[in-house]
Amino acid sequence: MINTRQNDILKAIIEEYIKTARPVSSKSLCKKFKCSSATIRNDMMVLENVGYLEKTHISSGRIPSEEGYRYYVDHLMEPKDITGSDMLKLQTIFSNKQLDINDAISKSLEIIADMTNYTSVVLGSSAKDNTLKKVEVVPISESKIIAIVITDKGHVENKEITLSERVDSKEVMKATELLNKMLVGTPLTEVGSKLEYDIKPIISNYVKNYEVLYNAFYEALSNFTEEKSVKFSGKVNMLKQPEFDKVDDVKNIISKFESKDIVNKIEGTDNEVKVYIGKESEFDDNVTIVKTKYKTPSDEGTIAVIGPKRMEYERVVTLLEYIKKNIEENSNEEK
Amino acid sequence: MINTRQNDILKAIIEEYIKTARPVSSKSLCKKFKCSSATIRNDMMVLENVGYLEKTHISSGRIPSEEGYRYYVDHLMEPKDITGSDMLKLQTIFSNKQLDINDAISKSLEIIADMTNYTSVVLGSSAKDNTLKKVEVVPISESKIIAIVITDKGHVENKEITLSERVDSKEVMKATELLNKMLVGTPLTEVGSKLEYDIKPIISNYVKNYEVLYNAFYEALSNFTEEKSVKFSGKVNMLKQPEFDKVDDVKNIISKFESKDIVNKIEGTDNEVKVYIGKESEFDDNVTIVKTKYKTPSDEGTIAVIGPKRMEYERVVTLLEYIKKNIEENSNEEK
DNA sequence: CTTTAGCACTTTCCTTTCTTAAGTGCTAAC
DNA sequence: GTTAGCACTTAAGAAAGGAAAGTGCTAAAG
Repeated sequence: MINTRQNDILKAIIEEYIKTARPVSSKSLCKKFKCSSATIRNDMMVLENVGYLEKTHISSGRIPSEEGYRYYVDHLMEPKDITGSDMLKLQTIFSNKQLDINDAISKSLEIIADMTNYTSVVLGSSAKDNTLKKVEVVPISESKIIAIVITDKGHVENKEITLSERVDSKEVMKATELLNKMLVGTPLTEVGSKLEYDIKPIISNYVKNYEVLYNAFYEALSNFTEEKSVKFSGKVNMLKQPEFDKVDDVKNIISKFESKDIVNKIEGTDNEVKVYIGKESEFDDNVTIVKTKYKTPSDEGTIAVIGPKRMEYERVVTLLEYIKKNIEENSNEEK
Repeated sequence: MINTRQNDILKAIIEEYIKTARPVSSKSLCKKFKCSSATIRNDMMVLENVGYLEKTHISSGRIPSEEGYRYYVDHLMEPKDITGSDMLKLQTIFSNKQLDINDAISKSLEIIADMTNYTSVVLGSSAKDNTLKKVEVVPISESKIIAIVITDKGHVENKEITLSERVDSKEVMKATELLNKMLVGTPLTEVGSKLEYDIKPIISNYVKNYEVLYNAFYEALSNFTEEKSVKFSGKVNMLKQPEFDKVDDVKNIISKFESKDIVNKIEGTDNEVKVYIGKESEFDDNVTIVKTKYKTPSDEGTIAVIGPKRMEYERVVTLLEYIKKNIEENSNEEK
């Protein structure tokens, strides 16, 4: 359907547009293809008819359509090895054994945001399917204690509990012991009901002033957040892209960045680096999201780069693949 | 210098402008002051000459100048009691004994952001002047342990430590015990040097494979962040204000919200609610920041509202005073 | 059958010109 | 001190014109 030169022209147009953000004219491709602008125009017409190119107005140069980008990503681009300068900035991170893996992930995506001028995101996993490893209680003052929950995968959460009445610290200890005895190994999702049905009937036997304590713990433990951690870097980078020159678009994208359900929109479903262009992103028609899940023995999450559709696809894909590989290799070593 | 009617006119203009965001004309004030537009104009002229009013162009209505707002805040506005509907939304928070004080603070500033359509901020205190209360270590896997530090004021931080070599869990216990023995009560700022000069020489006597462990702990403990927690609500609200209708202003304010040193710019220095208008804010010429420090027995921090200079001053000041009072009363009860 | 030169045509973008509406400053009279 | 009246200014929007960029189409050349 599309001949070789047309493929080459499409590739050239997309790459030029990615560089300049301006419609590409037939004339500007003459030298490269050693033919006249009319010839290029004929091919452009074909490419427009199959839906890979668009015009901004009837007599403008061409810009890639969403399908054009899709075709480019699937068939035309050639992700190369990571470039020397990109490598240089990233390699120290994973070779630095001082950094724990989570810090390394965050740090590397910060750097990617800086290098590319796009926005990057790290979504940690939720502790939802973790089980409780330990409950620790530290008294801070006479009426205030800190409850700390540690899960088997190393998630830690803490919550201040204010006791409405004074409670003997020995009672607190006893209650904590009981909680540990009965809750260790319990999936976090079941802690709430276990407190209610298993612990509540028993705690009264052990602890004098149990009601106060029970309520406090109930509040604290059953509330342990299932929220995933979300870490953006370079939110503002997006706004520097020339496509964001209208106030409404800027407000719109910022609103989306701040919205509560961003996690669901960004979270990766796939174990390799995938590209979601415009509508495909289900986030915003004006952006492309490149993302992948990563897995370590103790954790999993998503790393993603959000940029304009006019994104340096080859580079971003290469970078994310590199990071993913490093995350997984480095965490395996540790195991 | 300024007579009574002029004061009244200034107040009326500012309040009208706060409502509508449009320059106020002399004619629009005729009914209210029962005189002709020419009379109002004469007074407007006076108010402009003393610097409280401005024109957007030579034949436009008047808008308040920064000095005008200042004068309004200092002399003209009359913060009333909190209104019924505002009260309604806030009062449940502090009467809810389940919520710990920090959650109550966050929650109430979220609500304020919603109610007012401005942006609110809670700056927690740093743990800088805390002392170490307890170090807890939980082994997660053979090579991974979680170190948890609890301070006397109830700050909790945790850090994953990956041991580069296998270390016997008994050794870890011993090391932890030693750390607790020697570090409890130490100001966090001194933990690093104490580790280096006091602990390092001793730990080798107690623990066989001390080097690995020592390095791990050193990394973990001396890195405990001094960062203050920053919690924004309604970042996007700001953008809804009609003054942010130009793309550069929007980008600018968003960049400032995202910038690293925001803490220093927002942090309160004063123990009462203060208003910083435009340049006074030292944050951005287009905004007003209303803020105050709050203190609880265990903590202190800043609560602030950021909005356009054309802000509902009376309401915001009243709201912040109300919140501050509640924070301090509720936390004292607990003591 | 493919490529190209040539040209008419269209749109954007920038200026210029008008017009209208809003609101002021000033003057002179009350 | 207040007011009516009027000239004057500006913003904002519409209309008109011209230059620049780039296309589509046609017909000729390879």
